[in-house]
Amino acid sequence: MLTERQLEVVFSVVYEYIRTGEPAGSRTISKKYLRGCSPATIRNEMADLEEMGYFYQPHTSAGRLPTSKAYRLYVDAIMQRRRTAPAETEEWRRSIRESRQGIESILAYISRLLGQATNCVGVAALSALEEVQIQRVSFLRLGGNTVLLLLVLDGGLVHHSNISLPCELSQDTLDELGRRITTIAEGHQWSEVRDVLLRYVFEGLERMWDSCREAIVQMDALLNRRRSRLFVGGAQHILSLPDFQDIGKFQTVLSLLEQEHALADMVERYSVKDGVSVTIGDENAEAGMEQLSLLLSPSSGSGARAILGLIGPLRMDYEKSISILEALAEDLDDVLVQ
Amino acid sequence: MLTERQLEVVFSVVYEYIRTGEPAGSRTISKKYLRGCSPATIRNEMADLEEMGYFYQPHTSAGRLPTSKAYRLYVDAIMQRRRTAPAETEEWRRSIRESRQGIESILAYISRLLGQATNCVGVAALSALEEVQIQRVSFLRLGGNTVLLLLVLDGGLVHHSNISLPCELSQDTLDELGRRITTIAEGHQWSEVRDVLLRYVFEGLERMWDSCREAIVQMDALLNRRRSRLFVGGAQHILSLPDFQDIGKFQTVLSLLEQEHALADMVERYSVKDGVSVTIGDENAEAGMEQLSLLLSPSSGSGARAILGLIGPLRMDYEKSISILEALAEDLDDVLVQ
DNA sequence: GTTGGCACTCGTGTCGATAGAGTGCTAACG
DNA sequence: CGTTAGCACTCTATCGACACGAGTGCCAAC
Repeated sequence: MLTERQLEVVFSVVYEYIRTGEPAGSRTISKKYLRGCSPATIRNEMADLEEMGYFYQPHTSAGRLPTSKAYRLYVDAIMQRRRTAPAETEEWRRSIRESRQGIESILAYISRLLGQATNCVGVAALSALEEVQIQRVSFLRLGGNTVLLLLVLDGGLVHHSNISLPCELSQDTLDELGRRITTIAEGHQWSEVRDVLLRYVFEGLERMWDSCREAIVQMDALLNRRRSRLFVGGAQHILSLPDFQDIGKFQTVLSLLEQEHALADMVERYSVKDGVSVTIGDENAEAGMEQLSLLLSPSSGSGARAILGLIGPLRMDYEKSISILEALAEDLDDVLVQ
Repeated sequence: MLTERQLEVVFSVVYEYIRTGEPAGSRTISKKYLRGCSPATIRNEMADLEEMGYFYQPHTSAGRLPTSKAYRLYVDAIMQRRRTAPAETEEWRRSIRESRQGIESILAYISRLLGQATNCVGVAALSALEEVQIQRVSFLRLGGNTVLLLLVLDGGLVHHSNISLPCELSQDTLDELGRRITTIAEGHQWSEVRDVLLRYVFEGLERMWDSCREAIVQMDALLNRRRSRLFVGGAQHILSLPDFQDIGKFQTVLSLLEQEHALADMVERYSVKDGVSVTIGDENAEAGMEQLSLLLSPSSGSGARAILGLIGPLRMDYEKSISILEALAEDLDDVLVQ
């Protein structure tokens, strides 16, 4: 267990490093944060804390840098405290409401806002579509066996996908199929009606059983897939951070962001039911995330489930980032509830 | 007018610089490209050509670098020649066909392919929607005056947008409105039927005249807007080029790519009716493009009009880039025609 | 337990010398 | 008159030497 003063030293080093980006030396800490102690005292504490795994030195004659263990301590302390909402909250809320063009463009917009406000990469994931109420289902013949499946979900969320059916159906048949599915599914979640649909929809359409079944299966695939729809925004802002002046580090981030599927999986995996979750550096098992932190906050609004997140350097301003993320998640809740 | 030898010198310098990224000196040119002439002769030619604006020197004791004027000469010569299609063409065509999930995801995919194959930034724009045949129009009540406008165009292209109508309409009325518009517009281009719609659709719906009119106006806005839908892909690849090792240069490119609207406008503005257009450095009036080249190729397939493009450094491998762009534009044609 | 002093380490920035690449100019050559 | 060889000149990049400063670890004194 750490003493009170040791805690203060850890917090000071983390805070100082986050502020300046430079390794923190004993002199600085003594002068700025712990006036009661001389640099020598701090040096002793630092040596102990380094042994305990809270700090490391890039080279012998440099100050100390925090390890993930130190960041963890720091972040946990922040999470205890009450945070003040950022001043721009109202402005954001207004601009989100104004830009309301369906949830997808809202999420794209919020991911950009997140990136811009924090100088991190903003992400927004939309998932658990099978829990969203269905409003309408249509099929449109595109030619041959190819059919456009058009799904309108609660809140104006539109999904569409080209599907192939085992045999060619006329547009009239497809309309009939769409009407029947809509009648049954309207106002319900997909998970509630999937099995019903598979059993009852097709009275009078027995000849097309195979095709109808295939259509339902494809809908299921569309709605039920693990993959969330992912929006990434504001990647350019992290270039202004000194941490990414090195082109190699930035490239790591970029190639991470390119792998949309892996990223979406990670977002799903590391988010918690409610409240902000912070995953620091090597706490994250994902390759490439060793030097990055991941902040996630689910949006608990009705309708679609969304997760907002931030990806940034270990030494991001956690306090600011967390409160911005919280504020925007709340804004999103409001918009989703309508 | 340039002599035969002067042309050769210009081509050699451009080619050598594209190959190595280093300023080309008289010795190198004499030894590699113009064995018949001594370095001294080349020096004389180079001095003349510099005066004519084809070269410049970063400093007195360095070799020559090509100006846009020299690149232009080089590219024009390439465009004359017959180009061989890249070996991967068949593979690309297959993977595009396999990934067919509507034109938008195809374009996103192609933009990534472009970036990957050329180490430039790939772009793909979708425009001139008003020339695409309409397949179906639906309206869905989302609550209050807000209505989801759903437009299915030829080729499975889906567009949707939340619109606000002056007064609240029932879903039945909206269905009726959608049906009428679909009947008239189906199989026609929007530009052909817009005026007809504004005049005739509303018999029997006179009470809702204002709302119907507004709906049409909003459709018009959606289809007729100048803005193309733009896909940018593979931006991370240019980081592997020596030209963008400098973080500042890369940031220029990134901030350019962020301005989607300006970029879309530029793509529209600089593309030509058919064939590849090459805009080199300061030939492009757009701010930030001084050190970049823009290659564009329209896709002439029926249905939606698409433009594929590449943004890369001045010293990109024009020959390879042009043939890759041509090949992928052709692949896209095939897919669009179906 | 805390502190001041001191020797030691290591990275950074500066200076000067050097090597190398490339030019421009001039004079000679065919 | 065009071409070429030779030569002096310029500019950059690189390398080693060196001083400087920040920071540590350790020890002895308080």
